[in-house]
Amino acid sequence: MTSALHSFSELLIRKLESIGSVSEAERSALCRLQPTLTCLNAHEDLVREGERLDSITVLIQGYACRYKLLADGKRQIMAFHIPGDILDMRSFLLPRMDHSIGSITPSQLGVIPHAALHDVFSNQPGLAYHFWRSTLVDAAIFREWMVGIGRRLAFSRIAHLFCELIVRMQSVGLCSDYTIELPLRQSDIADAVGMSTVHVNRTLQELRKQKLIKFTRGTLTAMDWPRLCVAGQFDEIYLH
Amino acid sequence: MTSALHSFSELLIRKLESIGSVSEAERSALCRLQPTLTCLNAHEDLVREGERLDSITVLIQGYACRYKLLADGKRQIMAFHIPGDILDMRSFLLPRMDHSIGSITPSQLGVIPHAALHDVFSNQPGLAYHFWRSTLVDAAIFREWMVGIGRRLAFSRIAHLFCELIVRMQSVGLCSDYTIELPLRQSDIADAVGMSTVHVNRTLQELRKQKLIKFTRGTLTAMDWPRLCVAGQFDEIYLH
DNA sequence: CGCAATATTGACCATCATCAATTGGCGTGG
DNA sequence: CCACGCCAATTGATGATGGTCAATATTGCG
Repeated sequence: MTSALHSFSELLIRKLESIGSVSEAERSALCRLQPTLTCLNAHEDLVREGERLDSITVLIQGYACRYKLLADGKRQIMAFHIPGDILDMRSFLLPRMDHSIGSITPSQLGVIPHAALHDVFSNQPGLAYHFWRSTLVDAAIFREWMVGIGRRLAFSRIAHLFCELIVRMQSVGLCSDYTIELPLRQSDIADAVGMSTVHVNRTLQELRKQKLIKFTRGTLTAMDWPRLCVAGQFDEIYLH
Repeated sequence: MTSALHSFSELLIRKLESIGSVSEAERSALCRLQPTLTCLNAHEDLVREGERLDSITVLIQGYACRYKLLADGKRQIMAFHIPGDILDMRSFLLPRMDHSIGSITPSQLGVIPHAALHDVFSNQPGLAYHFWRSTLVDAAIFREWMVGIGRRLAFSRIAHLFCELIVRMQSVGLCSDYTIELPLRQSDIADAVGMSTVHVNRTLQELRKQKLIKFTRGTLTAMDWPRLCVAGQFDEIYLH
């Protein structure tokens, strides 16, 4: 419990610091936040479209995703989230969720009531800017996904997704040797890149055949990072 | 000039009010902002990917769009902007643009230096929340586009785009009788929905044949709004 | 009137979706 | 330890959606 609490503020600070410099006062204000810890099983929803929330959530451990369901049952995943990510900052300022958030793996979450956040922000107005900034980085990721879905071929799309996840996991220390835990089903990937599961399968085979990746049993390795980046037309500037 | 200045704060207030209630003090703080007015011809860039800015821009008149260019020359438009939209709030908190913004029609812009904005926010911290909120609505629009590009057929995608534009134009009083000025080329639409120009052309013909829209000479009319919404699977909740 | 940009059309083809069946991995209960 | 069942991955076959290329028509505009 204590170690989880420790990693909560540590993760959050690391996250905010990766996109702007956090002052000592801000840092200690963050440390005084007392999150409620929660767990989620794999494939459980944290929030559903249409709901109202009175707290924000930081992902401490595990993978989560944002998605929308269409009337015909199709799903579009719009983002994957990794430890340190703030999951529903939107709810702090807009009452009603316009999409759902669910876990992918068993996850641990830290929950902070809006009210507590308001307090921190009024004492440390600079902190609000940091959180705002993180929502802008999220938006940049959405835009980059749009480019991928709209204008890249299957091969490139999946390569790009893998590049993004590796870089983001690096930034929170969860990647070594271009290897990350990535327990996604092929259907999850399909819903993220806007393709069918079958075609994801074939494209993965092609990526493997070209010795760009290893991807089995929930572990992804970029075997040739430079060539993977080229294949995915990946340029990490957008990540901050 | 005066009338433009008038409409500047009026537009901005209307914009912010459409997503949250603006107090009297905030309103008058906004009115004291002195924007520099600028004009842009059609198809000119306001900012390019990689640039740094020291001011934000509000679109007063005309259409603009955000886009990225790929190495192979393909373009993905990620958003259209209409009068009242804040074009590059991102630059206020993140130094470097990760995409470009260009005009579509001849446009009029109001420019506010970051410094001035900082001042206003420190006097009226609530205003920062309003601007933040507007960036969150932008992100919601990105997400909805992703769903369209990833999971909807051509017909539905274009219908959805038209629905969105009509509703947004309504909210700033630029739509009557489901008719808006929309001087987009078919290739602009193609770059926005992730299709080829040829296929946009054929899909538009289909939309016309089904009596859902009229779209000629830069004017779009939804001839059967309910059916157009159904065709586009359009649910305007995400817009706020 | 004539040029340039945009829209339209036709023919052909690539990418990717769909459907259906099979295989493989893995945990559970007997 | 094996059989069963479930879920995910894989494969094959077929076809639809939408891309590409190239020619022609139309429109806007100086």
